[in-house]
Formats: sequence, C-alpha cells, structure tokens
Amino acid sequence: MDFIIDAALKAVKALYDTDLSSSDINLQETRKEFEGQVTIVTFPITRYSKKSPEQTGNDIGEFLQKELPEVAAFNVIKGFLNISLADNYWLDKLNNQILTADFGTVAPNGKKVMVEYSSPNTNKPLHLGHVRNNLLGYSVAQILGAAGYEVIKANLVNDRGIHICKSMLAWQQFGNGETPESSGLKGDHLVGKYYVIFDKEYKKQIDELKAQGQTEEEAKKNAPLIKEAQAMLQQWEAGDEEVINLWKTMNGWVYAGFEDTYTKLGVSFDKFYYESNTYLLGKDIIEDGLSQGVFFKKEDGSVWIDLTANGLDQKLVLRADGTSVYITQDLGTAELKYNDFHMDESIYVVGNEQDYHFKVLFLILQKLGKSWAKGLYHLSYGMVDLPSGKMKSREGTVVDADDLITEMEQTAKVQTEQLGKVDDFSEEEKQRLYHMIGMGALKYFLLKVEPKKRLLFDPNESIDFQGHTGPFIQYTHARIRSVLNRAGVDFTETQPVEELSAVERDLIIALTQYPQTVQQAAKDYSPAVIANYVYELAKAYNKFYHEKSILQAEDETLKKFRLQLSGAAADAIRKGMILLGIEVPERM
RNA sequence: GGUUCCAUAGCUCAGCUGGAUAGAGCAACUGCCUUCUAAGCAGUAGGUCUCAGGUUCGAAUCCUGAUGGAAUCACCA
Repeated sequence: MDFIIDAALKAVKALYDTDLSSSDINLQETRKEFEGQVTIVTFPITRYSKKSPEQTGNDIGEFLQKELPEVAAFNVIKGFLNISLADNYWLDKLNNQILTADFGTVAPNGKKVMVEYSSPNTNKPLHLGHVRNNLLGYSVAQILGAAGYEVIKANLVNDRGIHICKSMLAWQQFGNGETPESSGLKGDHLVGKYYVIFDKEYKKQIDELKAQGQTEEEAKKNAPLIKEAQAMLQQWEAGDEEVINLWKTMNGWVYAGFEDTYTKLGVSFDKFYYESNTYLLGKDIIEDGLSQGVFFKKEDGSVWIDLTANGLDQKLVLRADGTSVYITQDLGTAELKYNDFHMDESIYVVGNEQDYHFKVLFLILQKLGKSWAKGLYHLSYGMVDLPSGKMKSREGTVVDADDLITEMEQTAKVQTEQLGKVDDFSEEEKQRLYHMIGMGALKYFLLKVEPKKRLLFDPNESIDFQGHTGPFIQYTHARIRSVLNRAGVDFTETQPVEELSAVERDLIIALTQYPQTVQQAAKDYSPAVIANYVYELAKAYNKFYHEKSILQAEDETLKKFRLQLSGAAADAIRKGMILLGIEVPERM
C-alpha cells in the first residue's frame, strides 16, 4: 500500500504545497460498511489544506484517481477518503504474489535467536500451566523461523535441587521398590506421586512437632524428613554413588514420561541444558563483577548488587559461604548459551511470576557490559487459573497435561462420530484424526489469547469445537481440500478473470495480509496474532464458499480461478496453523 | 506498604502507530442441508469499553489519579 501513501504525499505537495512524511498519511482498512478497501483519514491534513475534511478528501481523491490507474473510484464521508482499488490490482496481487511458490516465506535475515521454553522440574508431571508454556515457546520458535530467523529451541531442565531430593527420599522410604513397569504408571507420574507423598508425610511431622510445642517455623525446619532431604542434597553434591544412582534412575523415568508428553504435544528441542551441569556456573562472573565494581561484598562475605538507582532493590548474587543462588547460575547459564551459539537474541519463555527475576538478571548482565545482554527478552505469560484459583501440584489441584490430552482426544472422537463423516477411515486414521482435532482445539484455545493475559480454564466446561476455535479452522481446510480433490481439472495456469465479486475480493485481501501478519507476530512474539488472523481468513473463505459455487461455476475460467483461490486459502490456513503447532486434516 | 501486570457484551476474547455507528465466538432466539463437508452460512438481541480528570479536531487506545484483581519484593527455584 506504500504506493498510495507516496501518491498521497505527491497530492499534498501538488495541491497544498506542503511536504509531509509518510507517517503523516494515516492509512487504514476501509470499514466493511463503506465502499472501498483502503481509507485515508484526512483530518490531520486539513491543517495544511486549510479546507474542510470533506473538501480535502475530494481534492486528494481526484488527484489519486488521475495519478494511479489502480484507483477505480473513491468516496468521501466526513474526514474519510475511501478508495476502491481496481479488480485488476487485486488479481495482480493474487497471480503475482499469493500464487507464487515462495509466498509467505522470507529470505533468512541473518539473525540467530534462541527460544528457551518448557524448562520443567523433574519431580512431577506436566500440568496445564506447562502446556501453555510449551505451546507458546514452540509456536514463537515457529513464527520466528518463518520471519527469517535461524532458531534454536532450548530446554533448560531443572533436574537437581531440594525438590528432586524430596521425591527421591519419599520413594526410598515409602516406595517398596515401585517402578513404572511394576506399577504401570508413567514415569513422571510415578515420581510425582512420591513428591506428593513427601509433602503429606512432611506435614504430618510438622503437626507432630507443633503439638510438642514448636512454632510453625521451627517445626518446618526441624522435621526429620526435611533434614534428610537436605542431607541427601549434600550427598548428591558430594557425588555419593548411591544417591547419584537413585537420581539417575528416577530422572530416567521422568524423561521417558516427558518425552511421551512432548511427542503428544508436538513440541521439540534442538538443545537441552541440565541444571546439574550448570548450577555451579556463574561464580567467575561474580569475580568479574567484583573486580569491575559492579558488585560489592558485605562483611559476612556475601556478594550483592545495588540496583536501587534503577528502582529495584539490593540483590544477593552469592551467599556468604560461597554457594550460588538462583540468579548466580542464571548469569552463568546465559553466558554459556551465548558462548555456545552466539545468537543475536535470546528469548526466555517463563511465567510472569518471574518478571522481577528477569528484570534483575538482564540488568546485571548489562551492567557487567555483556554486549549480548541487549538481545535478551523475557516472554512473560500469565498463569492459567482454575475457577477455584491457582493450580498447586502438591495439593493435587492441577489439570494434568496427559489427562487433558486424553480428554481432548475423547471429545474429538465423540464429536466426530456424531457427524459420521469419516466412517470409512481405518482405525489408525481415526485415532490420528481425533488427536489432531483434540489438540487443535486445545492449542488454539491456549494460543488465541495474548500471552501476557492470564487464562481461565474451567475443567467442567469442555473446550469448544465450534466458532472461534481450532476445529473450525481445521474444518475449513478439510472442506477446501475436499473441493480441490474433486476438481478433476488442472488449475495451475493463470486465468483471464477481470471482475471480482465482493467475497472473492475480500478473500484475496485477507490472503495478501499473511506475510505482514507473520512479521507482526514475530515482532510481538505473539502466536495470538497468527491465531486471530487465520480465523479471519477461514471466515472469509467460508463466506466465499457459501456464496459462490466452485465446481459448478458459470464457466470453466471462473471455476479454475475459484479453485486457485481455494488452493491459496488452504495453503495459507495450513501454513498459519503450522506456526501455531496445529496440524490440519485432509478430511474431517 | 513499594514495584509490575490486568480490567471491553451474561461468559471467553479481538480491537494495529489515537480516527467513522466498539467487533468476533459461546450461551439465547430466527431462518438456511434432493446443490462442492451444516464442526458451516445469514439474521435478532445483548456495551456508560471499571470510575474520575487531562491532552486532542477526535480517546477503548496516550497521561494522571482512584477502585477491583493478580504477581512479585527469599541467602527458594
């Protein structure tokens, strides 16, 4: 649309002898209740024209119509100059852009970006909150890839620490040698079970100690179980063989479980980092910061940074005993990642409860003068809440990821069977379809909302399959594919069509927006931008489909043209959905 | 208490750098399947964009304040 802005600038120059810059021309889509496709808002220009908004609109409209062959007509309503572009213009867009093989793909931009997401704890199975994280991270990686970046998907596994020892200890004491094989439980669920058991037994001990007169705080510190867990952590750090073996065994169970869930979610990673390898990193950075004067040492030997000048607090970066805190290892890990890949940008997909942490982390790295610190970005997303409030693993008030996936597949199955359209599918094809639709519904439900907004999930209200949903878009794709498969003619040649109906034009307009939508989504790190676009596109197609017969078109040219248009719509829908990590079926 | 984020129809959400009468979906009510897939299409009804000021020709959008909600302010991760 730049050519209209350029011509409008020329018009202002010629008519009012004023030089404006392109940002002064306010161009927008024409609202659908008015004639035209693009609109120039003339209010701001009246300053220079010294005429009414209507007169200004008419002046510029006439100028544009004379100047640009693409401008077929215009009308002015108040301060709005609505421009109708010639059908030829849109047909040219279709034939020379949308229908070309590389439509929607961009050349590599030469930049490398790491997207770190998932980053699970290996002491419990994944729940709905993790699902949002995984889907967001994967989708953002897909979007950045489509926008020209080289993307590295990274997963920093939190595989050590006191919480891991809790599960290990509980298993040791109450597990009777139970294994995934012996219990039939998925590995991550088995380990999670012992994490819950630990918490239960620990609370019992706290209550006992409180009954003996200790305060809550004392009891929490003195309970035998927590002391044993702490001792186990020390043994782990000392490399105690028995503890290490147990740790390896139980983590192995968890990884097998996670892999299964990741596969079902359709997410993947290029690089795994493990905290057991990185938790000691960062101490040299502390030394570095001390000598630079960025950090300071307190009397007890602990190391701090003063961020009060930046509106934050003083922050501990190393304990008095020389051991790390959370941020110490994150400093080290950030440097490790950069040294591994030398990426231009690094995105951390982490919930908004850690907003403060990342603000501090990035600020410290900047103060340390790391050249790459400016490329760091915290993609913060809102929590997934239940009607009853926050999900808590230890209290069992979580929506389990595996259960949810199974439920979604089940719902997809029931819905599909009711419609009876795929009765000729093999059992395997059916299972594939149910999974595709169930996951389409779930993924779309989670991704259509802006990341930073919190999300309410009511387990008693099943996720819709109608309306603004994943299955609606999948259905639209299947519908198109069905028509294309019945076509029976070759429709690859450009068709000599000269006139467009409104629904055809609207569909072409929607298609032209695909590339800029991908760029916008990449800029905002927002799958929601893609999700809403694909929905609008599918709606535009369904409207076209309903109003115009494709295979029974008035003549062969029109038929082939509509098939081309349909094919382009199917492609754009499929590509858009791939960016969301959602597959689309040929039939449903 | 400090900081950050959120507040749009009964419910779930869109609304791009300020622009026309604020849009979808769900739920409710009407129509449309002997015609390419009705998981669809068309329509009716539903709004003081939390409130109060300010900037502007023009504010859901920007600024200030208030109210309500969430997160965080750990030598936890």
